[in-house]
Amino acid sequence: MGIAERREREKQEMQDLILTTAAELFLEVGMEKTSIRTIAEKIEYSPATIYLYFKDKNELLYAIHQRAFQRFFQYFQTLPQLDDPMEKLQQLGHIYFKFAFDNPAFYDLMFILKAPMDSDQTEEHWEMGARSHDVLTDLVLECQQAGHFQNKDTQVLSHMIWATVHGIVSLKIRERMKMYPEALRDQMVYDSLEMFNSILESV
Amino acid sequence: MGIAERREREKQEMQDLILTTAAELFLEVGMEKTSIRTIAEKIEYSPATIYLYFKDKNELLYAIHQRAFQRFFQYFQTLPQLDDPMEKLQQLGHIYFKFAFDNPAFYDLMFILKAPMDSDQTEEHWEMGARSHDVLTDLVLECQQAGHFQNKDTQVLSHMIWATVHGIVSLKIRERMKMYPEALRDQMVYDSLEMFNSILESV
Amino acid sequence: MGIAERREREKQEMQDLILTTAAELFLEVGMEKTSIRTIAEKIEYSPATIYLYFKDKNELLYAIHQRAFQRFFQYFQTLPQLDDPMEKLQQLGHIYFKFAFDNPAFYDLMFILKAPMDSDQTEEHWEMGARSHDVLTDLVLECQQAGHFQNKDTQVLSHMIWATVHGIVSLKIRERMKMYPEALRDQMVYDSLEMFNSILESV
Amino acid sequence: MGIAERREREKQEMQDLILTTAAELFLEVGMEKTSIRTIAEKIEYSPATIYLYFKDKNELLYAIHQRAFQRFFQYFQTLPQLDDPMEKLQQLGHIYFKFAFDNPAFYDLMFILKAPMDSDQTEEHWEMGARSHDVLTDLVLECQQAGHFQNKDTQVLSHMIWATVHGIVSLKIRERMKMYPEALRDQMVYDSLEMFNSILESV
DNA sequence: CATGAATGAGAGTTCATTCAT
DNA sequence: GATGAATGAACTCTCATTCAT
Repeated sequence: MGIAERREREKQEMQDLILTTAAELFLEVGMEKTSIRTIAEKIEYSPATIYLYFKDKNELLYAIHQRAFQRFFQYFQTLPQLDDPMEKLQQLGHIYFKFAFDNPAFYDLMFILKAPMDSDQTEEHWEMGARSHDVLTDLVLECQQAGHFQNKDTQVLSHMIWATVHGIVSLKIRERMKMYPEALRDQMVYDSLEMFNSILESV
Repeated sequence: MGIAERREREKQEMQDLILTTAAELFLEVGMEKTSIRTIAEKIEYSPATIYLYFKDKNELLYAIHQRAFQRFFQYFQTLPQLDDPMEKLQQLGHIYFKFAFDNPAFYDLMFILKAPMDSDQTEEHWEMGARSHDVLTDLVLECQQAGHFQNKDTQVLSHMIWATVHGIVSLKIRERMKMYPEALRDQMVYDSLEMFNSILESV
Repeated sequence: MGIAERREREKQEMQDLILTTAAELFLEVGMEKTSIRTIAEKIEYSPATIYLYFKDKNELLYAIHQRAFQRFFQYFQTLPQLDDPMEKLQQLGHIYFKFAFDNPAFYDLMFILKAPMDSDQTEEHWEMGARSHDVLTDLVLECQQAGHFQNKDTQVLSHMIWATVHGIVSLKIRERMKMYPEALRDQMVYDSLEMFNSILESV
Repeated sequence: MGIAERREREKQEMQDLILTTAAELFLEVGMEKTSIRTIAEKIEYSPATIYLYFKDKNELLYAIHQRAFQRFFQYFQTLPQLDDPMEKLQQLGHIYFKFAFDNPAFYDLMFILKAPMDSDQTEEHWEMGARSHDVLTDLVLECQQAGHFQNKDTQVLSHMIWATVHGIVSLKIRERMKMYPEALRDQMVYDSLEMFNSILESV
């Protein structure tokens, strides 16, 4: 043992490198302009090399997807066990933010990009999307059971909360905040989230 | 009025036709798959003809952009003069929605797409973005002067409001609502907006 | 008129040029090594140009096929109306030879090459193959009715005759006559046919 | 006998395995689609391994060639010693057939394929071709000395005989018998040979 | 002995763009 | 004003081949 394991690890590292680079390019220049060639160039390998690690472009796309959701769930698991569901909800928002801004390329791919993928993969994609959405819905329900958000439809409220956080994130990621001075944008994003949280608190 | 004017008018009409067709195609098959060729085919002219009216693809994109913002402002102008600024704010939200779902291809281009354009054009783009954002900020300020949203930063609040509405719209447009039954999605979008409005009301 | 017609003619000529060149390359270097690129190079155009005249490689292949059979039938139509069916049979052999050696690339494609084509096209191909084979069978039958080839199955005999002529042609075209001095090969091919004819005569 | 010999034997066995596998693939999927990779996969070795036993694809092809001719001669050696040269000639035809249909991939490579090989190898190829052709010529000469085929050029006649048998075989192998019902084709091939034999008999 | 990793060259194909007519 | 013809550059993907290990 040793050799086989090292090889396996190296292979994983290379796949990782390709995946990450691809995701970065998606974010930088957009998905359409990200080609196998440009990925290869950026990692300074030949295009053919990529095919040693991924069968075709579709499989690469799929792997990025999986990887992205995987990491997304890892972030979610850091949600602390708190007694107050409202506090938990706000923590969830912060975790969501953290994931998004730590991994903007992944976020983009998961929640913004029009994914050109095979149906099988899209389906799995949506299962994961639904699963993460359930976490939110469950939490909102908890809040309601604790007396908050009375007389509000759980689904609609959950969706609205998600939409708000997603809206803040995606305006930032897709660079629609140029009407604010650059120095202020980051802070603004967090302030927006805080303000939304404080509003929710008061409902 | 003579020949020159007629020519000018005809030229405008042709540009119009191209622009509209391009926008339709963006919506139908997506931006990446809309090529000069496909536009040309749809209007039953040769690809070369398009170059008589637009210098290159970039300029065409830019023109669509302008057109999109132009229409956006037209929608805004339908905002009725109401005494209650809060009611006006909510109306603004509905108008925003109406524009977005009447013209999803335009909305996508304006607020979601990673703009594949030259810097000059992007600047003008942002001037228009800022201008429309000002409408919102002014309105929020009015609300505050009328006693609402006390102790809240106008900029941050405006941004948060925009983000929420944009979030709802873009989750729909970019098809991230598959966790809800298709039949419910449209309604959900409007319910979300309503819920957000009612929450704002109570702040 | 005039312009449109000239254009049409020019288009036909270009298609012709591509077709002929492709067929030549098939013969020279084999079908597998004939690429759109090599064809383009030989006619000194860019590869993209070929796609102006043929949708894809398959369509090009198909067109060559059609063209080849078309010409094949043209040769057949030069078969003179003779009273003696045996003489006609021998003439047919000569015409077949003439076609093959006038158009070796076409012959190769039609009767030797393993055609990598869509099924629709292959079917049509075989209909034409069958049609030309019928000409032979009919003629053999005539001969039999005139008293020749008694007690022989028409089908089998026809097939055998075809096989012989095809064998002579294909050994030549596929260069399997290197055991004979080059200077003699051409003559040998014709002598073989003559000898076969004379043998048939005596049956 | 020691280590060196065992190594040599093992090397031969491996070469054998590669050769046989390649030939199988030629037959199964055709020559163009048989790549070093597909061969490697089938024998469950890496592509690089093949290069330990053959310098390059060309050399591998050459080896298959040699092997094919070798086997061809083995078939020829089963030709029984008969007194009647005419009977021997007919037996030769049957042996040729047997070889062809037992080993269609080999036959194809030897007598149909446009050989993608270096000149040195092609030369040797033709020496073997000539050698086998001599067997036929000698036999035809014997027949003539026994009173058959009077007043016929030995070379031409031999060539014509070969061409006929080759024609029958290659129409079958290259699938140009689709005008006959599939069930009949095999029989037809043999009937054709028989008819040719019987005609020769009567000359 | 065997191979995993890597690649240059080349396959078919599409697209934005130009230009002579 | 309109376009047919042409192309360079880019795309995804495969293959024979090399080389360090």
